[in-house]
Amino acid sequence: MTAVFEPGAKMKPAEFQQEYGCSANTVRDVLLRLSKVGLVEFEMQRGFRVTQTSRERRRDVTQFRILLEQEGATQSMVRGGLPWEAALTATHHKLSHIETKMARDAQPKTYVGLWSDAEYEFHETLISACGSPLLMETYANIYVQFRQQMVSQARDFGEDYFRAIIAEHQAILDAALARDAEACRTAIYDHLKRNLQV
Amino acid sequence: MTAVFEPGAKMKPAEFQQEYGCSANTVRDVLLRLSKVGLVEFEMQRGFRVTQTSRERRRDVTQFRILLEQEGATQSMVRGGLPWEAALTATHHKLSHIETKMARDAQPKTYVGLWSDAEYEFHETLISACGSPLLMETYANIYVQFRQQMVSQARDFGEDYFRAIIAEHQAILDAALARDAEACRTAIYDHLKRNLQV
DNA sequence: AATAATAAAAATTTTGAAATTCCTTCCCTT
DNA sequence: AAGGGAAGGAATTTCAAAATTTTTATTATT
Repeated sequence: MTAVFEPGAKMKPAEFQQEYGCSANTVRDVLLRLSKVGLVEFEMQRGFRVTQTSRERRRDVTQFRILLEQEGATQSMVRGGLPWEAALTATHHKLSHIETKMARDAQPKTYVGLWSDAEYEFHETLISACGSPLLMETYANIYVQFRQQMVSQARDFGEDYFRAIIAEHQAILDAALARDAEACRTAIYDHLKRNLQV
Repeated sequence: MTAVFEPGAKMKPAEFQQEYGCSANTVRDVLLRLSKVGLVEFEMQRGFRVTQTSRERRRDVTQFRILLEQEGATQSMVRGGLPWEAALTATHHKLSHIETKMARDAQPKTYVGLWSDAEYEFHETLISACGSPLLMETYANIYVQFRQQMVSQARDFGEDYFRAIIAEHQAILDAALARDAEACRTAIYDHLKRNLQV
């Protein structure tokens, strides 16, 4: 997710045992678990590889994330009560605070880990009342893959970028609290569409 | 998927090494890979368990399968060409042949493995032109989980059941070939809705 | 020169046992 | 009797090495 390993890079357990201070078998164990999330791909008798990045895959991950988030948000708007609203406004507040800081700060890269966590928390909360553990688990995996695909994309994290992002998150929040399903679907799409052609 | 292990049952690698003629560690390796598909659940330091079945989970799996299949079919109708149509009619023909046989046969349980494969092939082909490897991979996992949830549900596999199933598959095929997205979504929903309340 | 076959090297998988962690039972204290 | 804590047993995880398979390099054949 933080691009310390190159997309497509071979992951040989034996090469990591010194770095991580454990046996090759333990590394293998961990890689099998990472392959569940989709950050790593496993092929029988051929070992592990960091999942490739490509235009097509970025598009696919984005499209799929839109599908899951739209569905999850729509269901949450139907089923979510006051606790959901409270959690959503809370996570949004936290997120927008960080984003505002980052828009003003000249060196926003320091906060990128913090921002990423807060961004996930907001989107996760948005779908948290959908009533489908399966959708939420899948969304969690896709979100991670989304970050993996996008982290290498050198984007201009300038003031304009964050201004846009802030407005988009606000639009999602407003639509969700207003229980306006169509507006929320549109807001989610508008938030992610920039990643469809990159 | 064939209910040889009870839902929720503890899977202790050491207990399988004799039965399968391999070491406990190899069993662990396999269980980790099964957990990716969702047939088995893994918890750190607590080992493996066959995924539980429940009313809620059956509903969740069904709902999620409907979402994926509707989306996949809709996209396939847009993008799929003659090869897709050909594959779809072929897999449907194969499936309906088996189902007709099973409707007439007094002992349909013998063919259940064959039928299950053909059923998957048909549904997989339906979404095969959607252009999203991610959706198709997720669908494959969900389909397996769906079967796992439903196999224990003693259903009346009588003539009426297969007559209904045959008509439902036909309806999906017709709508797909006619590129009628709304009709196809409805047909998919109608095909699976019986599993929403079971 | 291209293809196929062979041999060596490297990587993956499996093994059996040691180390660690978790769970149950029993005993003690309150 | 209830709760807490130690001891023992069972299960999980880790390890280092052996066995297997794949990949690469070399040689032979067409």
